[in-house]
Amino acid sequence: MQRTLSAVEYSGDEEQLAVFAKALSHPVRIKILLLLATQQCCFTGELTELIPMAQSTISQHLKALLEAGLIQGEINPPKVRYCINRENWVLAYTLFEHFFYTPEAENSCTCGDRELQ
Amino acid sequence: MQRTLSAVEYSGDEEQLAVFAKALSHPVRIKILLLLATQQCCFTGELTELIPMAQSTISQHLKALLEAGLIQGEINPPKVRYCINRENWVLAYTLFEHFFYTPEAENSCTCGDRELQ
DNA sequence: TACATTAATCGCATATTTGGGATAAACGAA
DNA sequence: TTCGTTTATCCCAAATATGCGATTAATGTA
Repeated sequence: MQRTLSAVEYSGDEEQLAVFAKALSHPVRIKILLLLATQQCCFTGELTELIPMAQSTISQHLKALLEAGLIQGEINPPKVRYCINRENWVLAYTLFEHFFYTPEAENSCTCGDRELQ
Repeated sequence: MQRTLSAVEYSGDEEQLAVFAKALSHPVRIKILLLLATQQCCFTGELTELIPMAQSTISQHLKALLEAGLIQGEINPPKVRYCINRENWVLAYTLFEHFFYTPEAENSCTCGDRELQ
């Protein structure tokens, strides 16, 4: 889309954080990640049995998570085992942590006395 | 959309996390939040001067952040001062932290030896 | 070779997001 | 009252996201 002449500049962290956040922006992807993260180890398309969604839909969400780098997969025909990509998991953790930690957080703000909307 | 007969069930945390993540899923919203979080305190539509986007677009993104609960605003006609909603900020921080912290994280995974894609 | 299993991809419909111009709303100031 | 300032809304266009059925691809097995 981007019809502006002067495009907005983003830092690498800003863009990377947005990518991770977008991957987490759908509850079913949150659920999938939680399953993968807490299951003994890897996981497979048994997700289809745990989540009442079409196989193609689950596959699509897995692809989104794969592209965001939050999971990785091992082809083991005809099955595929997915698991958390620990390296990027830690990266995401770090980015979110730094993002939410703001030194000025303690500065009380006079804003919001009259709540908007 | 959701044409499935048996809808997927999500926990409150899963849904709330997805809502926060969606709010963070666009780099310009990340940038706005960082500006609000690090600026001495509140902020206003000077965002329009800092970010080369149409005023209506900035306003839209602010609305999205407002609806997600990450910011709050104080009407001070004809200006509006926005600032971080600290309460929900902490809630989001907590949710992301718990999400990324997985006890099983240490379990090495044989997955990904043969990288997929 | 023919078949079964598993998962990705395609095609389609619908919904949501994104961006911006134009306009409206709210208010103080002249 | 009429303007000017600031911000939200409305409207439109284009891009993405979401969901699913059908199909394809890859491989082991009978």
